[in-house]
Amino acid sequence: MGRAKLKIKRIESIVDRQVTFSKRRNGLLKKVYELSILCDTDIALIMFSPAGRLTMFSGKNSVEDILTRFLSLPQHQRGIMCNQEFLQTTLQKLNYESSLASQCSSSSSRSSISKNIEDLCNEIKKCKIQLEETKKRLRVFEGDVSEITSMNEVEDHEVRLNEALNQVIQKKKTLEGKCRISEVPSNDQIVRLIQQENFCRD
Amino acid sequence: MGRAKLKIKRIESIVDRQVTFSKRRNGLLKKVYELSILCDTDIALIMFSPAGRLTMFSGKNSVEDILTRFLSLPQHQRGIMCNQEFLQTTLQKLNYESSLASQCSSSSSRSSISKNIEDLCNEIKKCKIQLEETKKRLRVFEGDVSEITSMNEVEDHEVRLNEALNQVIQKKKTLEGKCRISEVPSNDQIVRLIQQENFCRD
DNA sequence: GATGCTATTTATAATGT
DNA sequence: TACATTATAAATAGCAT
Repeated sequence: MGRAKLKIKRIESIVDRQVTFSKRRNGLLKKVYELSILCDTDIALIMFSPAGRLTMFSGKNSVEDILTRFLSLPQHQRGIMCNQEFLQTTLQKLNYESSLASQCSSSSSRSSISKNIEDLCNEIKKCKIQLEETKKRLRVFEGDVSEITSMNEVEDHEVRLNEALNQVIQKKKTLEGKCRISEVPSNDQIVRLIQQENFCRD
Repeated sequence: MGRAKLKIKRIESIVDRQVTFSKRRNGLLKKVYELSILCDTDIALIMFSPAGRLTMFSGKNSVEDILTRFLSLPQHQRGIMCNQEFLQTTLQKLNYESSLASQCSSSSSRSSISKNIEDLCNEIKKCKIQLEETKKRLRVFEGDVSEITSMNEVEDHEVRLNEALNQVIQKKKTLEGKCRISEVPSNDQIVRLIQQENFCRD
């Protein structure tokens, strides 16, 4: 892409590297965003610029939420994590700190306390709205039909339920047949596939 | 990109969604890989497919190293750097205009403030736990079957989905009666019935 | 360093097999 | 059903500000 084809190897010039990083980072963020919306998927992206600056992205769920989901997977699905316990502890601590500890002990001025409280209240509000939306969506799947009023809605729900049911039936068949565990492709595999320009398929 | 311009919104068809996910995931992995080489940077990407399958990628350092680096940053840095300029949703706006905020700024003594903060934090924690549980239940209904591991669970979900589907179909009939539209069984329904019959014969 | 501008390369939506 | 092809949209390398 661009005036000339670029070899994929470390860019030696610091300036060029920084420029390329800045441009490609934006492109990458856009693509991650698009994928998360198009496919309604949990994606988390964490990157450090050559200068060590952090950029992170996640879709509708927070990076912490996705990391939590990631870390709570059975180990064989996630691959080998050497310092899993450290991460899990840290993440728990983080979730706790982000709400309780740091807020309570480090504030020194009235305004920063107010600001903290405001942040917390916003977080609660956000959480509750999210919870209510999630519950509402769940209700339909659990047979509560009272909030449906139009033909479009019923049909939409019918389609979704059928899709979900098909998935579950597929899963049942899988479980009944051989109990094969889906392998998670490793980094090395991914890199190899990318270099071969023959990528893995889902 | 492609024959036609695509609107960035959730793809409703489960098949199309899966296909798009698969293609775009490969594109994304390639771009992440290239950026990590070109700019010699730490990048971690974690994503869950619509079916709940995990894909993760990182450059020269492992995902857990990058997560460790990420989690060991001071919280304010993580917060400030958060790059979600693509996600200016109405929900976030709602949160900002939240009326709760005003309720939060009236305490006067230090200890009562601390108490309030603690309460708020506990509420957030409770909310988040509840939210995570609800999301988990919802995931199954939305076709992510990855967290089901036992036969009992699949069968339980199958029963629940069938019940919900019957409710929805009943509701549809009611609405159809009101609208005087004659009923035609959907393709999905027919497919499902066939699959169930085949299934029962075993 | 960031931004804007093309000429090109690259990614991919729709289609074909 | 899944994989290959193609026409088109999108990203971006090299330059110029």
